[in-house]
Order: sequence, then C-alpha cells, then structure tokens
Amino acid sequence: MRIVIGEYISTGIPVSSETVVRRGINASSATIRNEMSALEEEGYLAQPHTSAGRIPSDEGYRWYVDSIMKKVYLATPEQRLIAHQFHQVESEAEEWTRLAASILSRMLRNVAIVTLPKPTEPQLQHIELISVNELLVMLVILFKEAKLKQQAIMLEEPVSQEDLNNCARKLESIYSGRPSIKINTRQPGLSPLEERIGNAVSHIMQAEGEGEFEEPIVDGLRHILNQTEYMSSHRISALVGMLEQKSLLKSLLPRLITGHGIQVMVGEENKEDALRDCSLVITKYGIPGEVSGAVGIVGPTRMHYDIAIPTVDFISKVMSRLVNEAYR
Amino acid sequence: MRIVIGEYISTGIPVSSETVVRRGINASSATIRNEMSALEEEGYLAQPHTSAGRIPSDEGYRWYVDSIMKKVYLATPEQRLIAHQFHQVESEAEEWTRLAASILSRMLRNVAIVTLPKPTEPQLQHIELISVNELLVMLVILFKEAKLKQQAIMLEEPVSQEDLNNCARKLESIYSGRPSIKINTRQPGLSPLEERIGNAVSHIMQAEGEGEFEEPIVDGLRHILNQTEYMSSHRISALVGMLEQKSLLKSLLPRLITGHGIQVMVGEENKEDALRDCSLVITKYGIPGEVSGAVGIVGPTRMHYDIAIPTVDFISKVMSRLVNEAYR
DNA sequence: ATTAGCACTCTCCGTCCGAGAGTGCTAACA
DNA sequence: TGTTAGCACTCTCGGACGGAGAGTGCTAAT
Repeated sequence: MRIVIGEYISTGIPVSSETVVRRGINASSATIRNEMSALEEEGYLAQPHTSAGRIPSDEGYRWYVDSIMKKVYLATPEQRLIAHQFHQVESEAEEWTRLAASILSRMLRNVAIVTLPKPTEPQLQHIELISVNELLVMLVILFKEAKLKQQAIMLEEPVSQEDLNNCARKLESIYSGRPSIKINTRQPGLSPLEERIGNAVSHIMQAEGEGEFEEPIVDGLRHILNQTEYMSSHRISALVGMLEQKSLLKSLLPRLITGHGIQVMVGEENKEDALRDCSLVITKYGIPGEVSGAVGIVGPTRMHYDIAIPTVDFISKVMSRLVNEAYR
Repeated sequence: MRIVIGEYISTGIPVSSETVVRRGINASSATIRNEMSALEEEGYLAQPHTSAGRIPSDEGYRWYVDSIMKKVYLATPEQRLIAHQFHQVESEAEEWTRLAASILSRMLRNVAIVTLPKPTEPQLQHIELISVNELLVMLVILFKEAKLKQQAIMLEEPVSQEDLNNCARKLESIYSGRPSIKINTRQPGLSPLEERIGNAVSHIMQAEGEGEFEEPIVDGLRHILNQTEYMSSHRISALVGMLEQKSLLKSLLPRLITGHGIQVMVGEENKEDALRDCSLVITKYGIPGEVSGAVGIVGPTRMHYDIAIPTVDFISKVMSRLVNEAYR
C-alpha cells in the first residue's frame, strides 16, 4: 500500500489513513493505520509529529524509485513533444545540449544538468595558424568531433604565412592520430617556432583529454526557489553555489555517475552535503568507450520520479542518437 | 544629516533618532526627530510603521548615490587585490570576462553581469574550410578581434580540399573589409558551392553584427538568496529566471545602459518588473565606437553603493585597458 | 484479520497581553 | 526662533493561552 508515496509526492501534505481510503482502497482507515505503523517500523514512512499523517522517508522514496525503474517508459505525447523540439535544431552539439537542458528543466520544473558530448580520446583533425597581425598568430585546432579550440600566440619575430602553414602541417603530422597521452614527449628536430607552437598544441590537447566530462550546462535554477521553500536557506545557497561553479560540478560528475544506466540518488544517499535535501536523476549518454556525456536533473526528494526518470532516460537516448549521427 | 542611509545600509534595521545621536551628532534626539520628519515629508525617508525608525526610500538612495558619485575612487588595497588577480590571467578575452564577473561577485557579494567585449562592426579576418569527412565541411571564420565562429556544412557532393581553399579565398576577398550590413546582397558569378557557403558566412556575420553587446556572463547568483530574504519569493524567482536567460538579458542590456559613465538604477527606477526590488550599478567599457562591453552588478536596493560604485568603475577601467592592449 | 469507536495528542490559528522601542507633541529654555 | 527635555501614545514583537480540527493508537467487538 504505498500509494502513500505517490499521494505525498503530488500533494506535498502528509497523508492520513483516511486519504488512502478515499484513494480507492477497500479497507477501513483503521486497517490502513495498522499497515502504516508497520511501514513506519520498517523505516519507509515517518511522522512529522504524533498526530499528523505519514510522509515517506528516504528509504521509502528509494523503494518507490526501485519499483518504478522497471517501467521506464515515457508517454507518447511527451516523446512527440521532445522529438519535435529537437527536430528544428541545427546540427551543432552545443545547441542540442542547451536544448536538452532547457527541455528537461521546463518539463520537469527542476534544475537540469547536461554536459556536451566528450570523446574519451580527443583526436586531432587539423591545425591552422592564421596571422592576425605581424606578431600575433591565432592557433586553431580542429578535433575529429568537429570541436574547435583556439589560442592566441605572440611571436618574437614576424613569420610569413608560408612558414606558418608549413609549421601547421608538420605539427599536424606529429600529433594526428596519436592518443593525447603520448604527446607530452618532446619531438626532436623542431625549430624554435615549431617547438613553441607545439607546446601550445600539447597543452590544449592535454587539457582537452582531461576529465571524463565536459563542463556542464545548467538550466532552470529558478525552479529551485519555487519548489523547495522549506529547505533551509543556507542549504539552498550552498546548492546554488555548487550548481553555479561549473568547473567544480564537472569534477564532481564522475563521482555522481558511477554505474551505467539511469541512476537515482535520494536525499541522504548523496555524498555531497549540498545535495542532502535533494534527489538526483542522472545518466550517461553517448557511445560507450568513445563519446560520453551526462544528463540529469536535481530536485527535491519529493519529486515526480515517475515522470522524471522516463524523461531523463528518453532525453539521454535522443542525445545518444544525435551523437551517433554526428560522430559516425 | 543623512548618516541615516549609511547606517541603514550597513545594519539593515530602521534607524532611530537615538542611533543617529550615538553616531556622533551634536544634537539631541528630539532635534534629529524634527529633521527626520522633515526628510520624510520631502520623501527621502519612510517609516515601516508608526513607532519604528526610518528607512531610506528609493529617493533617499538616489540622493545618497548622487552624493557618492563625486568621489568614485577605490581604495588602494582593493585596487591591488583586483590588479593582482588580473595579472595572472592569460590573454584570452573570455578568461578576463569570467574573471571580472567572479571578482565582482565575490567582492561585492552580489550578482555580477559582465559581457565579452564586442566590436561595433565585426570585421572578417580569415575564412577557413576544413573537410572533416567526405561530405562534411567545417566552416571557420576568424574575426579581426580574434574571435572564432564555426559551422558545420553538409555538402551534396565531395569537393577537394584544393577547391575548398579556393572557395575560401574567394569569399574572403568578397567579405573582407566590408561592413557587415552590405554583405546581404548576392554577388554575381558564384558557383553553387560558393553561393552555399557564402550564405552561411553572411548569416554568421549578420548574427555577429546584431545587438550592442555579447551574451553576458552572470556570476554570484547564490548571493541573491542570502541578501534578499525579505523579497517576495515569486519576485526572486522572476529575477533568477531573468538572469538565467542570457539571451533575454542580452537584449535587455541596451535599455539598461543608456548613458555613458557609471550608472545606478535604484529600485522603482528600473523599467523591468523583476528588478523593481533591486538596484543596478552598471557601466560600459571598451573603446568608444569600436569595441564595447558592459560590467555591472545587481543587488538589493540596500546595497553598499559606496563600495560597489567605485569597484564597478575600477573593473570597467581594467577591462578597457585590457581591450585596448588586445585590439591595438 | 478487520473494523468501529473513542480518548488522546499535537498542530494551527487567533487572541490577548506586557514589554520595549520610537515617535510626535508640548512646553520650557537659550 | 531653534533646540531640548519630558511624556503620553502607538505599534511591533514574542510568549502564553485556548479552542478547533486532524489524525493517531488502542481496545473491544465482529
């Protein structure tokens, strides 16, 4: 009889035995009361105070979530709605990602976290050196995954575009196809210019290879304020602070996503203090071993898991498909 | 005698006549009371209720701000602190900008808004077409200001890198040096390929030319929660929502920054509903007529204007200097 | 095992009251 | 005329009180 949880999730008020009876259970309130106090013994429910209804404990939510996980299936209209929005978007990874975050946060009315897809091994596709003015050169690196990195480089003396092109070709041949780890080692027989720029390239590629995920895009912070008015104010600002510091969040993500498949962390199950009052529904997307990203949402423990889980799941599948199309 | 405002800003509690006396005024509380009720008549002060101290009205803050504007000067230690942080940063516009936002929000404990520097007339420097695979080409556009834009383009049939280079050179010669407005007009005598890619270039350059500012970087949202607990909750979430929607904010900026020099909008002076409970300290930076950006902070009307104004001013000067160095 | 009944407990909400803070006014004073 | 002391008045704040209502736990009957 754990309609209790569903009821509490949608109303937010402690559920009484009477309420359960009205929800269509063929039993009297007394019977329910006995059941409920049994469930409380087992730790699934709790009472805010003696004469109030019951609210689910973290364990209660955990049970509820587990029971939902079997039927992770998003209703067709919602699927349509999402597919439709993705349909209109350009083939630009950053755009999908922003869109995914925006859709998630709007549909679930919670904070969405989505990272750009990131290849496990960044592969160099092309190096370009463009002179901006006499001494300033722009180094442009294109990765196989159509991602661009740039860096301005100040030269000591003017170099012709000709030489720059040669330099670019040479570095390209050195770095292309190699896993990013090896490129730290110096190459012999390079001119000072080539060495200088080579260092910059190494540096960029190394930075690119680091970490499991890209910096996440966070959308829907405004929902935190509406949903969780009960949460103590300093907890809220710790949470917002954490969500705001993308680089911190990025380094946290691998710890949050441990397993495969969709993952739900309820309240105290979270390692991070700031998340102690929240639940996290999160999963990876991409091509295992090649490209990966994360999508998820953060909300109060009292969350519509029954919608959130299938939605996050569906979005992750859409993202995986897009990645597949783009990186095939 | 408007120590009242200074006092209220730092304590946050309505100031009584007694308090003013204790702040070193050579007069009795009764005298102060007379003065204060005169100031209330004139609209500079207000009483939350009959038997409470006075708090400044928007007009009061306005007067206070105006009186501060004369001595916009940041204390040397703070200047040092800021300069020091900027000193360590790479010569990357986005990095400065993020840093500026981070410094501002941390020092003033409020939300900082900073835009990337944006040239009034984007000028094309270089076009590069790099084939990613048979049919996919990456169009890379480099602007004079060392800004990069990319777009993936799907071809109908394979084209050699040779032809791509030629195409890039041709388009480069067409678009380079022209103000972005004219480039809409079709050029005669272009091959389908050139026309196709030319359209993409036009499109990007036009988008680049639009709007007065870049999308702003917002930092320090967490401070909103600590500072403004009194603000009604739906106002807060409207505010956060607005600050979160960068594109909206971007289109709003020109309306917020009308004049030159540092600008302060107090409470109801703001046109935007979401800002009605807030004050805005904002200014432009850059090279007038050539490159411009905006820096500012948003906070409660009860804000340390005496620190905020010089700080924003100083940061804007630092940013201007950086822009000057980079774009010289 | 279920249920009706009932006493009990606890929150919620409005009221009341006293203390305290601060004002406005008046009358005295320089 | 401007300043000040004195004082009555007003309003908030916090705690106490109390009744209504909701919901439970227990017991006894089915």
